[in-house]
Amino acid sequence: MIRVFLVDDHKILAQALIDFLGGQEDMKCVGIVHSGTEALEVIPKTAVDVVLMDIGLPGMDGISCCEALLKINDQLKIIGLSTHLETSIVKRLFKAGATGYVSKAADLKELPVAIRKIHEGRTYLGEIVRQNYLDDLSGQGSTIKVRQQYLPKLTRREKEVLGLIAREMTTEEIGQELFISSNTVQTHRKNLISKFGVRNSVGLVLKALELQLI
Amino acid sequence: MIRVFLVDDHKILAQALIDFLGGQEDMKCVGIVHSGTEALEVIPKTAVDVVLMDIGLPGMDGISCCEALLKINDQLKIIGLSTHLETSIVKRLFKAGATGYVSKAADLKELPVAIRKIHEGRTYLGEIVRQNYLDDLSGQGSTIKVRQQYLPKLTRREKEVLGLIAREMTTEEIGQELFISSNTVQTHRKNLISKFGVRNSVGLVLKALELQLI
DNA sequence: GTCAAACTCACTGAAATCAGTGAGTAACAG
DNA sequence: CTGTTACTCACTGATTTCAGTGAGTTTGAC
Repeated sequence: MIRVFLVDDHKILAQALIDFLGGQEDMKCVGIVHSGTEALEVIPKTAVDVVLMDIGLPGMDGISCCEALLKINDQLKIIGLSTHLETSIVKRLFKAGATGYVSKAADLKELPVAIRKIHEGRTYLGEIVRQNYLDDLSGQGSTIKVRQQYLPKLTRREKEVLGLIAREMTTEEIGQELFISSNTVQTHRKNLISKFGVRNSVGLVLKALELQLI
Repeated sequence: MIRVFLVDDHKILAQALIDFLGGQEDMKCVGIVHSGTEALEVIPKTAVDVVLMDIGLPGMDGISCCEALLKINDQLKIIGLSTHLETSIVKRLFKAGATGYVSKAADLKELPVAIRKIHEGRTYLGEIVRQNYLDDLSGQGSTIKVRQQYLPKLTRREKEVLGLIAREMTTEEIGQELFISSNTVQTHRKNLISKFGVRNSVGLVLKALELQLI
């Protein structure tokens, strides 16, 4: 069950989204606020997987809010919503750490697809891909650099182990640090290597850097 | 457990740092003084791993203090703290023998990261990297020459091997790539580990990143 | 030509990693 | 209650890395 949180000042649309999400079997709306400041207050206290964030919020804008939220909890997945498609804004959005974007003009069916993809740690771009592609053709060089593009989900323990590996610690030392058997650390290491599709600890470190764990 | 010693005249900030460090499992604050002269008196008598040193101290400034401390005990690791980022000061700081720098404006989360890195004999620059980068862009030529100073010189072959290690290749594969025996690659790897003072290939990769070899 | 540095290679032995498999427990949602 | 996910642990065996030592060759500078 994916826990979705909504940040949108258009209360009517917001209500519609809640209803719509309620119709999806594998997700539910666990909360809603109507401004960025409220979001910063409520979301950190709530168990949330994915945040749907209107970019065109009054007061604090969605992008700043996005940054602030990720500073508090970098595990949060954020999808930006906006009325119109503007590549410059979307670029800023991704730079702020969001991993998905859906236009309000898009078909409502897109939304659950996007939410599921983001929740799996992937990204969702929707129409932007095409737009971006066109920009590239026109020589603008405005490719969107998406954070955590193909990086799989890691568990809490895996992240801890990964962080310690990246600090040049041996399996034995990590075990002592985390108060678990070195065998267990081995397992986590193996799973990490497998999840990332890398060949050894060196590859893991490079991934840790991508994930900004170190 | 990393033993941290604090030298800072801003008592409020100092107290905040103590509290914060107390929250870290692998480090503790073993002492604090509010001036350079006190530092020179107390630190040599105390078992300390890392010193957090405010550069803008009244009386004896942090940089002189840094030099003096290292003269007494060259095993000491020192991180400079300052309110504002001035490349000239940071340059002097590193010249005095400090191995890390953290801006007070930086996120508090940076600090434990810096402390751990320094404690492991590595260096920490934090925001300076970016600042340095910006300087480069503006063509000022005021780049900080930390790298050459604290990263040993590598031979052509060593750099090649390092680069390939950072691409997840095994010793055997590297040998094939460079048309040399794996034994030779072993030797290069060993020399690299020794030159950098790191513990394993993971450390090498981190150094390779510092050197911007990858 | 001499000297130093870099590059090359080999051997040993210990330590760590990598790969595969199996399996028990705890927490949690449906 | 049941199924899933995360976490835990163990055992085996192969491969790789790490550490120390020694030594021959090439290259380039003085």
